[in-house]
Amino acid sequence: MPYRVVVSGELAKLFGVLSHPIRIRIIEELQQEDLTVGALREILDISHAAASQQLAVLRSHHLVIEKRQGRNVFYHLHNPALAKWIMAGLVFILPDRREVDQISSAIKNVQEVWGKDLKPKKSTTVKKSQST
Amino acid sequence: MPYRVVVSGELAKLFGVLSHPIRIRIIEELQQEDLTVGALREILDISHAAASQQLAVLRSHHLVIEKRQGRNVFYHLHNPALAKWIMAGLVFILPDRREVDQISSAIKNVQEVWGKDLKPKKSTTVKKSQST
DNA sequence: TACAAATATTTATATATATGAATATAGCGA
DNA sequence: TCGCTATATTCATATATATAAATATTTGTA
Repeated sequence: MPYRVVVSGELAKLFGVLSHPIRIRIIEELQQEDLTVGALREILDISHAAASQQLAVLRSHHLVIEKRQGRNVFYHLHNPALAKWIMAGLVFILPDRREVDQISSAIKNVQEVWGKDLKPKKSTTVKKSQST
Repeated sequence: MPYRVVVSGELAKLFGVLSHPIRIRIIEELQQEDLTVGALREILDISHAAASQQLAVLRSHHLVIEKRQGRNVFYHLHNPALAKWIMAGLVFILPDRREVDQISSAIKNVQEVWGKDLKPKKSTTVKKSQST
C-alpha cells in the first residue's frame, strides 16, 4: 500500500479520536495531573459510563495509559506533548464572523488555563472524596 | 457558555474536518503548490465530484481558499502552517505491534515527501493538460 | 459484601460518502 | 452573438458507517 495512503489513513484515525469535545477536555485535564475516572466524571460532569467509554477510546489508541492504584484507576497521558500540540492547533480555528468575539475570548481564557506552564505533577495524589 | 466547552467544541470540529484521509492528502498536496480541482482529482485518483465535495468541507471551515483563474479554480491553504502542524502530529501515531514496521516506514517516507522544505511556490503555473 | 471500573449490548441518531444528474461559469471558435 | 466544450459546484439519493448515550452485567478489590 502506497505510504501516503497509509499515513494519511493513520492521521485521519488520530484526528477521529480527537474529534470529540469530551476527549479533548480529558486530554487537557490530564496534562495538569493524573486523574481517576471518578475525578474526571466529576470535573466534566458526565456519567461514569460515559467517562469510561471515552477513556476507552483514548486508551485503544494508546493516547492515555491506565495505572491501577487500589480500587482507583489513574490515567495519564502517554505523551504529554499531545496536549501542547492540540493547543497549537487553536490558531487554525477560524470562526464565522458572528461568533468571532465569543470564541476568541474563550480561546484566550483557555490558553491561560490549559496552556500555561504546568505545575510539577502531583501524579499520585488521591482526591479526598468521590461521590457516585 | 463556559469557555472550556466552547473551545473544546471548536477544536473537536477542527479535528473532525481533518479526520478523513483524502482531506489530509489534499492539505499536504496544497502545501507543495496551488492546485485545481482537476489536478487534485488526478493526483488522488478520485472522482471529480468527490474532490469538489471534500474541498467544500475544507472551504467551509476556511482551511483552504479558492481563487478562480479562467476556467480553473485554484486552491491554496489559508494558513500553510496547517500542513506542518499536521505533520507534527505524526509522533502521536502509535500503531499496534503487528503494524509497527509497515507504518513507521511509511511515516519516514512521507516525512521526506510532505515534510521537506518547500520549493518556492509556483502558484499560478497552469498544468498543460488535464483529461476527463 | 459493597464499591469502582470495565465491558457488553442495545438503541437511536447522525453523519459521511459515493454516484449520477443538473446547474453554473468561463473560454473558444464560427 | 450563439453555441460548444471544459471545469467546477451543487443537489438528490442511497448506502454505509459510526457514534454516542443508556442500560445492564461482570470483574476486581478492599
